[in-house]
Amino acid sequence: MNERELRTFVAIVEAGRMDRAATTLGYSQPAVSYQIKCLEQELGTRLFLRHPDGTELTKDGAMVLPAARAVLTLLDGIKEVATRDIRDPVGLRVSG
Amino acid sequence: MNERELRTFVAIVEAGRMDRAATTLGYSQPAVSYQIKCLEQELGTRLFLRHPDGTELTKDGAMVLPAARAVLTLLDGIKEVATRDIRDPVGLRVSG
DNA sequence: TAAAAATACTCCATAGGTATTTTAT
DNA sequence: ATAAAATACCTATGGAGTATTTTTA
Repeated sequence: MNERELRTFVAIVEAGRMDRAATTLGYSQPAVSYQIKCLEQELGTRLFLRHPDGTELTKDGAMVLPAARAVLTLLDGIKEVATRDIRDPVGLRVSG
Repeated sequence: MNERELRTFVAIVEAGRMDRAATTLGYSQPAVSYQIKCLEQELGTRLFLRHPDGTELTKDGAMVLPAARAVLTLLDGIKEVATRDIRDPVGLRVSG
């Protein structure tokens, strides 16, 4: 499980289809299929049902979705650390 | 940024040294050094000050720490999805 | 000067793309 | 029959280890 897979998972939910999510994210369709396959294997469950006209969240997928979104929001927050104006790089001893 | 790097980051904070964190995590010392290098490069900031007797969190590092821990907790929660007793895999249409 | 961290290097597994096949209604 | 998803295959890069050098108080 990693950020890429979680972003792809959320994008598929929003697009309702893997191929459109792939386009949105700048991946090929098989790359997205592979990412979800990996994620589903790691979690040991199916996140989507596959239909001829797209994808449908499973119950487990619906359970994962809010946590996935929360993780991505937190990661975005972490990435903003460097953006902030830090002019005092003094250390803060925590352990050792 | 990925789960591995964040777990390593937290482990270093807790150990106060990279080499000991490496042992704890089952990595070599250079692997841990490399992970933190990658993380610091992605964030564009130093997370640790390097001392002859170990590491010290920077201000930015201290800002990242709680979010990193929160991410790891959420990821652990996501991984528990499959552990739960789900006997009704009926889909829940969300979009599309 | 000594312990911790960084670098150099090599190797393999992961993850991407393109082409193709399979699935599901 | 047709549109979406999965698989096969190849390739490149990321990330690991071992050996070594560099750093810093």
